[in-house]
Amino acid sequence: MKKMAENSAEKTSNVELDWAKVGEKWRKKWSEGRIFESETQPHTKKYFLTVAYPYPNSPQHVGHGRTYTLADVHARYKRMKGYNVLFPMGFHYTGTPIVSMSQRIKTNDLELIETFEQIYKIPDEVISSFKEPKKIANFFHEEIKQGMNEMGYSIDWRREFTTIDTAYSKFISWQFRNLRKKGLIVQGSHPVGWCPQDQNPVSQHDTIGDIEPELIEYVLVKFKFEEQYIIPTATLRPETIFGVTNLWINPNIKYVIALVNNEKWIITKDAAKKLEFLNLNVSIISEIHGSDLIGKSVFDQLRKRRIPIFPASFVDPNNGTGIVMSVPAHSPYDYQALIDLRKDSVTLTKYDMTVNIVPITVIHTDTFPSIGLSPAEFIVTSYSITNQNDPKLEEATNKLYSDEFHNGVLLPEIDIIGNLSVLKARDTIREKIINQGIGTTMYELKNAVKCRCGTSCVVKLLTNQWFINYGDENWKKLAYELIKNMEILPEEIRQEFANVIDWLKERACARKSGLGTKLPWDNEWIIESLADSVIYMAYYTLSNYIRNNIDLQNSKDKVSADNLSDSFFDYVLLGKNDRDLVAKDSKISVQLLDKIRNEFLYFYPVDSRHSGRDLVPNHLAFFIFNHAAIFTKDKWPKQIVVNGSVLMEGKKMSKSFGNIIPLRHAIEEYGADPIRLTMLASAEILQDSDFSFDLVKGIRSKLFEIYRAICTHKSVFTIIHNSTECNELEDLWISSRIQHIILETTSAIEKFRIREALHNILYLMDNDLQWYHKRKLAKNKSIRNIYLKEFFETRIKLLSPFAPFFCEEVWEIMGNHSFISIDQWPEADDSKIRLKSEDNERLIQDIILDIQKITKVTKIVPKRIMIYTSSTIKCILYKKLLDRIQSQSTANFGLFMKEFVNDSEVKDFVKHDPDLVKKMINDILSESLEVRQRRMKIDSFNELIPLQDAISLLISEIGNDQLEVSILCEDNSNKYDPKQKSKFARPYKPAIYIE
RNA sequence: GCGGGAGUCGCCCAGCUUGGUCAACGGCGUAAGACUGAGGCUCUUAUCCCUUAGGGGUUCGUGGGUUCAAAUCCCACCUCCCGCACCA
Repeated sequence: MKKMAENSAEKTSNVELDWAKVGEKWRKKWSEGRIFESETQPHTKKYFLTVAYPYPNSPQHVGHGRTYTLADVHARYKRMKGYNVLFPMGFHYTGTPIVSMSQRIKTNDLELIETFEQIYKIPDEVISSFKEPKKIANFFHEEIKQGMNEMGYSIDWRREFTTIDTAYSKFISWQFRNLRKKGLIVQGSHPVGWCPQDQNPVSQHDTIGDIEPELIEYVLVKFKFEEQYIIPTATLRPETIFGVTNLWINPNIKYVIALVNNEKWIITKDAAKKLEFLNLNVSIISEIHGSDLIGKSVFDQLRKRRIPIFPASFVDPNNGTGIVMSVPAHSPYDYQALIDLRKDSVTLTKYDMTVNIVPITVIHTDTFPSIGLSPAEFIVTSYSITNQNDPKLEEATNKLYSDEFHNGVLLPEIDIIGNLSVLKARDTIREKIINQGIGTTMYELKNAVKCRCGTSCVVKLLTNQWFINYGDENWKKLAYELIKNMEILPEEIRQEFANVIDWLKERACARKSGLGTKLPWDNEWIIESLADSVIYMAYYTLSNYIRNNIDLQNSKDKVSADNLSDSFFDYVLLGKNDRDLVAKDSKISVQLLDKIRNEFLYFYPVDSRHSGRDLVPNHLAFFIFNHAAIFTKDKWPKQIVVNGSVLMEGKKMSKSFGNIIPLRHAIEEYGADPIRLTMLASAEILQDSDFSFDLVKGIRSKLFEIYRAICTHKSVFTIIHNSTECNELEDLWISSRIQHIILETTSAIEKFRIREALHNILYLMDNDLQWYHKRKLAKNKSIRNIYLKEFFETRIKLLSPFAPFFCEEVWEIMGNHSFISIDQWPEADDSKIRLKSEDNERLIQDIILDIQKITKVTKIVPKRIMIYTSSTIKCILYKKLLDRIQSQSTANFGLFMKEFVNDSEVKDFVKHDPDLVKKMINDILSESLEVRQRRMKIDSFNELIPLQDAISLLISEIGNDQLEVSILCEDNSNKYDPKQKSKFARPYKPAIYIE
């Protein structure tokens, strides 16, 4: 009678779930309970995991959430596994973008202001405060922190810091002095894209239209002009130098004569300026008009001969030196220009010239004829080009250049570089002419790039640039050793790490602007953001003991930032120096110093570092290198977990698509848990996951469904286990299933197969519950029992790292008064795993499916169903087959037959019905390895038992009250079997007769 | 150019390491039905083709090969994506 009443309650129950309220409620409780704060607990095993801290120049959007959520799930899982988990967070203020953003606010940049107003919904008065860089950082810092809390991240906030805190700067100074002592910091020069106005390097973020400045290196070939002058021409193809026939000069522009490193160069004014930025000593002496040079000749120093100067309007004063060397055999432009000039009698008369040029072929390629026409002539002809303004010239040039680059070989008769491939010849001749002083190099921007301030960018050769020398061979060896002993998840990405370590060379580590720590030995430089973020995980272990400028109260038991010195860090992080001296130096007690040192020793090394895939070639690689250099091997990180990025509704997130959704907006609208699950469930870890709000809604309603089920079955959770519980087939089965789910889900999480884990919890568990429900219902029994309780408790615990708010709430509804967040992770109970149970229920499911198939095809409305289980001999044969397949890992039918015709036990049967043997082999093969092993272990499986047990279910599933079901063994000689169906019975596949 | 990936049944995405569990998980979408005052949510069923006895046929970028057996292993080809530095 109890059952009836409860069943009706299910329908009418009207449950509600307010995601926002639930979020707020548990955030408060967690914070009051201080359950995510962790300290040294010598007798508990620790787990220290970190994620790359955020750069606070914008709010977090949905795409940022994936890595942090994954790390949080990891932290929560380990916590439930009994570890003392440390999951801290900091904020990376270092770098230039925030500074340049504030510049843009100062200059009233509308694009940026609109982004702030419309996408991020920031009030105007706040935006105007952004003229000060730190205000920007502070604002987004708080914004991001709020978002992290709203997402439910289980962070120990007491250890929070920013990278421009005094104490942090002291730590970074220590790091750098340390690296320098080890000889890993070097100085050198380096070309960069540069804004002459801002006096700063420019990168993609700093340019109008976000264009990445691309650098190219020209070779300048110096031609002598009238003894005292040099005319340098810029080329990307110095290997064609032996094919030069003339120079091109633009007659319509002015050139200058400039003293360049004590030589008198004739170049354009633009070129003179560019050379200055490349640190050449340039002073302009006078001007000279292009037309004044036409018709004269220069001396080719390499080949010791004179070549003429011809006019060409295509010569761009902005490009190179504004003077071009002409190689008509290999440049379609040069060739066509010569043709055109030859026809232009006006010009020829004007300068009193004749064009008497024969193109000189220097490179051979199979694509072009080796005799007769030069390659350029050939291609110009085959493209039917008629003049130098023909757009097809560009195409022809690309084709020729590309062919010659890949397949070209210098002709044997060419001096110095004969018979060399184009690539080799290029390097060889470059070296040669530079060494002889008849050539040099010049960097230039490949594309016209403008800084956000509006100024055209140039290439600047930075001198005295500081580098971290990741090219150091011994250091590389240590880095290899580190990753060799580190777990990398997923394993597929390991190769990529090895490659990166291999490629890395010197890397600039300081800039002249931006926020950050000054280079300790050279105050003009500020340590760059990818250099001050590589060992800070160690800093978390002591940051809560440092009294910072932001935290003046609560200063007991803390060390003042001002008193931090290298000796302090040497002692705490490396165990060097005398304890008493260091304590005295740092003006703290020995006890406090010990405490700090012990906390470092307790928590370090990092057990797991989480990051997005994009950080593999930079941050994560540097993280590895720097740990290898600074820390002893026992403090090297143990694991890296890398995840893919997030697409929004199938598209890359970008401002131009307008699909950047701030995380906090999404939480407000859908609740944190559905968003967390969506990020994690839509793809396995290394794939890009496709975030969509349809999916969020789907998952949210899935959670709600669970919630509703738990609310309606609330009374179940007060059941106390007692011996009167029923132990029917389906009870043993569901209990066994629960253990399996625990095992499988736990192992999936350990391997970071998060999608799979969620799949189990959210969907597969539902199937089990449904089946259990069906079975009980058919027997007219209630599912409200101890098994249902166990089922839901397990499910909620498994789900709790993923959907923490939801699970806390449900946990409470279940009548618990503790936090599920710090409860125990479910352990599978081996004694509850029952192999036969799984086969029982499988058999019942299969028989229903088979009957349904038959009725569907035959369109019979069954009145009577006969089910025949296999004869004993078939079961014996099945065992034998299973045994052979498992032990020999072959399924060759012929082989088995040969063996069985000599086996007295089964030979008669096998000879009589070989076809059935074949079918049985296929039956076995179509089972999973797991099932096969299970069946090997079961010694006698009586199919009659589960089938009898399920008669009520068969009747309700087939849906006919008048139905009569009989179950008989094939061996039974008195059975009713009018169509002789029983002989088709196979083990785990009974024969069926329907009428 | 160098390096790293990816192509699966409308879409997204599992499976490939260790060949048979695979007509191939799951979600979304679509269709029908149940529930509802009507919707939404939820539930059931279907979703490559054929089939009056639980079956058969053709599929996993393309073309070959190995094998009793290939989405999975080998070879070739086609297409697409990402990173290459002073930038977080």
